[in-house]
Amino acid sequence: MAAKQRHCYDYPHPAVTTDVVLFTIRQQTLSVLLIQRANHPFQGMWALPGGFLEIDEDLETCAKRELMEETGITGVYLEQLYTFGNPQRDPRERIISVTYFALSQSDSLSPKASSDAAQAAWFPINELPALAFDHREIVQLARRRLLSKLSYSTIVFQMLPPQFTLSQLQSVYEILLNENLDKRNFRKGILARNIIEETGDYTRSGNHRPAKIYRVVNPSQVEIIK
Amino acid sequence: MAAKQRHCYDYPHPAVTTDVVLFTIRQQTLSVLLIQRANHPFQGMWALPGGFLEIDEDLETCAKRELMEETGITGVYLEQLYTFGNPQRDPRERIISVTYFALSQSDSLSPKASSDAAQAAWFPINELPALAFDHREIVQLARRRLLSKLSYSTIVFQMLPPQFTLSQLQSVYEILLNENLDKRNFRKGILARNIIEETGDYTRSGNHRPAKIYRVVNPSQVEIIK
DNA sequence: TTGGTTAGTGTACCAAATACACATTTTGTT
DNA sequence: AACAAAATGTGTATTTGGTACACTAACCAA
Repeated sequence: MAAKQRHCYDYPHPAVTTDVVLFTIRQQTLSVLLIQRANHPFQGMWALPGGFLEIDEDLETCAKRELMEETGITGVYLEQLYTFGNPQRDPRERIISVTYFALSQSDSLSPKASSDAAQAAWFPINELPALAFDHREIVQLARRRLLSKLSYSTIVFQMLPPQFTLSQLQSVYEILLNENLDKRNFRKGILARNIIEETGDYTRSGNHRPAKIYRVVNPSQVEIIK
Repeated sequence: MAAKQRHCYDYPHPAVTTDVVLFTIRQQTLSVLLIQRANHPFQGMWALPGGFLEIDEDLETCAKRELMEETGITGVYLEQLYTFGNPQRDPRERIISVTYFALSQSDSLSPKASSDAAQAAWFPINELPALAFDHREIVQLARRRLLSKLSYSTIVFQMLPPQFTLSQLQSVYEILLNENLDKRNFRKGILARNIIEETGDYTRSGNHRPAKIYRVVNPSQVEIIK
């Protein structure tokens, strides 16, 4: 951390970081990935994964790299959320943070600790610990964005495996919306959108009737923004 | 421009700028405010108003200040659009640009030139000149955002004077959506939203029936984001 | 074979959006 | 004074989308 201050400019430059709000559903609860900070400031406190932008690195690449370095997680689709730049948001120096949000399947990720982060863990969105910096505000904004995108995007499928049943899909919606949905209307609505199709297979688990297995018609569209 | 390079850091820092896409409707056409660059790079080329963030300045304050300095325009409501950070987007150094978009009333603004900008002028969105940097991409993103916010926000009233007729309002919608709307359905729809009310006054112009004058019920809500 | 558990299905009702045409009020002209 | 020109203002029927609502089907275990 004690470099030689070789990087000089005519005018003062802020630092730029990226931070990632990664959501998943665990135990029927919307949860967020946090890391425990290994360094000052806010050492020991929980925070969003993220870190400083390298000078030749794309913003999104930075977000993915920091996520990988701090939690071991890769392969999630990131979407830019907002850029926070309050002059007092970091006690060290002026920092502009470009934030991203992402969704992941619940069982595909077991976050691990690393050098920059003492540990990484999932927290239910309604049981967040005190967060470093303005990260609570960032999480809340991400949550609002997630909810508002539910109705007109296909991001929800990022929280599901490639093959799923309608009951699983409905469960995700119910958890995110925090309300119960009617099964018949839900099925009618989701099928009318023509974004999923039957695989022809059935689940073979549990002491009950097997469920049809569905998949997304065009998986590449799952990432479409806006 | 030849300062003493007194601002030094352990690690390289990108520069941060803000850019503003300001829309208005002029001569029945959606138009964008551009400035002609007075300095290198892209000297003489048209670009979005914007400039470097000062070290203790809020991002939005920076955007407003640059808009004022380069075009003389004040008092518009800015909304953050997106942050662009491609490592090659500026030939001078690594620059992160936090972009904003805004709407204004057509007749309230006569942009003027200033030191940083040779001149400022409105351009119809479909007749843009070649733009500096990645500014064309920024404009297109802003346009998409504007259109998608039309249906669920009240931003459209930022393009109108405080008092207006339903015909004026419908005309703005028709220009933005680029399609003709049914007068009866438009009125029914807009009145059902309970965001505008009659003032009780009538226009007194033209050789035709006077029109009722309306206003926004709660002007402070016109700026609401989402 | 019976009970438990989850999957799967249709119709009636209500609300919102759409399609569509003519009378009203003013100004200016004859 | 009557009329033409121009833009304002208004209602109904239809279609579409969303909502409310209850029972049968398939499998497993006892």
